[in-house]
Amino acid sequence: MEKSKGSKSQEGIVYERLFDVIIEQKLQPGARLTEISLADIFSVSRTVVRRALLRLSYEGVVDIKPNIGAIVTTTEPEDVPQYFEARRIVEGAVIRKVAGKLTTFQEETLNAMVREENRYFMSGNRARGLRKSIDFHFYIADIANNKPLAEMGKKMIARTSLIVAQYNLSGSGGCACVDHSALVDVMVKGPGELAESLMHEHLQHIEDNLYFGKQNIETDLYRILEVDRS
Amino acid sequence: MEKSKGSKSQEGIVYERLFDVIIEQKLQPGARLTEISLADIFSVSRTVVRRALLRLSYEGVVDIKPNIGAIVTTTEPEDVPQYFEARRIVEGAVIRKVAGKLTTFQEETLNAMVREENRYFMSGNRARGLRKSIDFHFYIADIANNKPLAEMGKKMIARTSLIVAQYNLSGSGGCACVDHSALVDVMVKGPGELAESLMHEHLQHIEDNLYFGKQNIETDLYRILEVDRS
DNA sequence: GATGTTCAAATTGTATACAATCCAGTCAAG
DNA sequence: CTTGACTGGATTGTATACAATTTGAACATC
Repeated sequence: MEKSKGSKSQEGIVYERLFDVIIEQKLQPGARLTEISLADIFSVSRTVVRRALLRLSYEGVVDIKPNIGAIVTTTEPEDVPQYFEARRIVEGAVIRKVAGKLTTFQEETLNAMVREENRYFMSGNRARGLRKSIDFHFYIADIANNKPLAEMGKKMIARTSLIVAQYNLSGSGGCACVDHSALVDVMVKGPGELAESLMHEHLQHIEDNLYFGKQNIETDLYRILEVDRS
Repeated sequence: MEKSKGSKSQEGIVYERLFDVIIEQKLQPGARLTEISLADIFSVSRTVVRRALLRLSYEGVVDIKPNIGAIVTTTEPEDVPQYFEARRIVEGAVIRKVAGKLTTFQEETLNAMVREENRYFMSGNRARGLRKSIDFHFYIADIANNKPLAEMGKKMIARTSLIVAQYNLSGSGGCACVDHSALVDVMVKGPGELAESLMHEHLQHIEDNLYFGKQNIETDLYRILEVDRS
């Protein structure tokens, strides 16, 4: 989850690129990730790809089955509530901790993020909007000033985003911008308890909007990964 | 953290053995874990050892520095509060969730664990007592019926236990058995809020008993790992 | 004596060869 | 037509060789 760290290493490049692509829903849950293809695409050895996949599997966004291979994590409908509950607990604690204690810089940063997210969605760039929406939550986790808590938060944010990718067909990607705006407000003013309950509502809202129908998953691994990061 | 899974694989064996040894404080924080030595001891290739170490590093009990190697995780004194805070949040949520909902089987299991733990400490078997004390907390995490939450809980339990190993010289290993007994009581009777605050107190008590002095760390890797598991 | 430099040993990082396993398509039997 | 076994191709699992890096000690220099 520590994106900045190890960015230069080969493994880090593969990891980040895959993480982004998955988070931006360019690779749907269930998409197969074969080691050779990835080694080919990134021009590294299987060893490096393997480590990157392993790391992604610890983050929960990739599922590795022995002798079968790696796929983007899929979630059974009956397991969905667990992940949202866990996220509510962690992210609720996070926002309760930071509410009323924002620096002006942090406040402005958050507002800028909301605006940027909004702009992307308005202009139809769903992938980027999604990314910003997740970064918004990531940023909140970071300012809680508790490394393990932030790590857990990011992990659950990523995991539930993956669930949204699998079960939410509407374009919003789960997060309503107006919600984010309100979250910033209450984070600035406090109190923590109110911020927490608003976050709970926000996440509950996302969960309630999931649609558990069937949908086809398809992927052109080479095409998706070879294009530059716009 | 899923000990049952992958127990048969070579990697699983190395992982579990190392995890146990670290948790039972037979390997102090800071102890070096060189790949070749471990490959030698377990009669597997470096590849397998590497994966096991990688997994342990994701769990937070081992720290891998690039081009340097792996050591049992050490924690700076100023970072200690973070980990305990994170553990209180997660384990508090866990116990609040299970309080008042125990099956009689679970209740009896927990009571048996407390007795067993007590017996080990009384008979002077500190390592086993420690193990049971941690297993007690692990078990609570499991019955919360939320996989990601249990995983986070176990991770923080292991991590703080490592901190205790580093900074607590008293024999208790941090957990007082009487505390555990009281925890079972409140888990049986509820309500969740009371159970949570008791857990908070319990963990606060452990944290308050840490001693941040200096102490020498030493290890005989071969000796510690080659002896059978009593 | 303190400090800086060089070099060798040890250790980790990476790539690749080979073994083990799984999967899909073929074909034959019922 | 369905079912079952079999085989070839593809993919992952493991071991190992070699490259890159770090560390520590010996030595020279100030």
